[in-house]
Amino acid sequence: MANTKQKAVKARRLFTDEAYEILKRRILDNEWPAGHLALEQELAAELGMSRTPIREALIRLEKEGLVEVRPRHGMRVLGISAEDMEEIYEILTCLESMAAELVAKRGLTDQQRAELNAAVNDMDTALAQDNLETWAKADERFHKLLVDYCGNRRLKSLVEGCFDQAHRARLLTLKLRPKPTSSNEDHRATVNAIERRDPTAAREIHRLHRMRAGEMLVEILNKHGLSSL
Amino acid sequence: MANTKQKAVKARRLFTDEAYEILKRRILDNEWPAGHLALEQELAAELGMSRTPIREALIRLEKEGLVEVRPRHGMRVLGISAEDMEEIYEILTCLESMAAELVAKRGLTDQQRAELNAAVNDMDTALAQDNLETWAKADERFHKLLVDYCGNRRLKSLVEGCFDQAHRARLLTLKLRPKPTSSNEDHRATVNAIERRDPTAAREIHRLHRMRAGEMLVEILNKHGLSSL
DNA sequence: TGACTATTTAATGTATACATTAACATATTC
DNA sequence: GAATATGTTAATGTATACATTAAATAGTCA
Repeated sequence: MANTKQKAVKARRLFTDEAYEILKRRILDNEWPAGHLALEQELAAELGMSRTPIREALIRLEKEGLVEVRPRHGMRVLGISAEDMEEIYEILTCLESMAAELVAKRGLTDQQRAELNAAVNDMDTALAQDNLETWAKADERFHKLLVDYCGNRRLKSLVEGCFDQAHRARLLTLKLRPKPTSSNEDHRATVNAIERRDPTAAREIHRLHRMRAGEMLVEILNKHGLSSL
Repeated sequence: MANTKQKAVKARRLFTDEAYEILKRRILDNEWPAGHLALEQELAAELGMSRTPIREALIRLEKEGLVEVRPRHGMRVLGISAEDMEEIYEILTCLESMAAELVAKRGLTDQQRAELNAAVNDMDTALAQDNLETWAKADERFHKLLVDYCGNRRLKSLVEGCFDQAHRARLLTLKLRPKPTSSNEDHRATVNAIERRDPTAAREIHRLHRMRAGEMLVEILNKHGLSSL
């Protein structure tokens, strides 16, 4: 049997990676809400693998701040308190405004400019149609593009980590917040500053944008007593 | 091996944590330079434990960007290129200047002000005595205090992660860089801005300080062709 | 010789075994 | 009945076993 030709097996940490992806997905999609508990053995049985890859996946998720591994009670999905949100937005504020500055410094390719503008336009049309879900997706796309184009891979990865942590809280506050009209204007202004190669303006505009967004979200969380979601 | 009547054990991830600490120490202290290779089995034998805790420690170190786990060649200590240093300093620039802003906003306790000033004073005396080692330690202490006092634990942890990654490169460039006179002045100015509760000034002063420091280090690395150390 | 294949080696990813011990339940004492 | 002591359970941390497969080596034929 000609099995020596090309087996096409290349993945190495197949199960560990799979467990990591599945668990992360469940957390981000809110399938497992904050506080959800799960035992290593349960997970292993459910995912059809042994405890070893589960443990390794949990270590990674713990490092990302998504779960907490408690000595005898298994893993617990971490919640986001108003204070957590404040911390996260302070970090996003400075990292993303640095990203905006860097993008303005290095300039955009035509392709990149098109994508950025497309994201802002999508935000506008979504807002005009009162479609908050779509708006949120376009907004997230904009922020991701920004850190993508800044050229600093570490920064990108840190920002994405923050995004993941704040993701569920953002989803939940989406309906509670006022119409994000000014967000769209802010983003246009940022793109504008980037296009005219003004790093300082890009940084400052985006910094103020993120600061306001963060303060608003924290206020909402506090007002609704969403201490840990 | 480990069943020979050990002391009353109470910690839970004793070996994993121990392996993590030991390996991290070796990397930070440059006992293992960039590029150093080690096999899981070797490490297990050397540290007197099985491969399991070693693996778990390596996963953590990999997430911190200190090592790379390569499919068949064991773990490899990651080096820092000039580009890496640039990325790290861009991140430090914005995170730390945010920290300075936050500290200025919330103000210092007497104790905190004393500690910050002590760090700057130590930097001055070390510089007067041409003791770069001591200067570097005081400088690091200053930066650590800043993120410590800002009240944002996530920010603190991210900054410390950057510090760890850049640590060896900083050690090496310490003798190659010009006398860090302006660093001390910058720090005094930052403390000053914090003491008079001027968040914007604190942020901007510290931002420029970090930016310059980063640019200088990158230049040194490039000039000396230290592509990966 | 040199490219190409078969064979061996060894490091890994995963599964499983096992001793430990925190958490819970039950029993005991006053 | 409350508090403490004792026993039981079960989840974990670690060790070990094992199958897989990338890399190294030897072997084969042009």
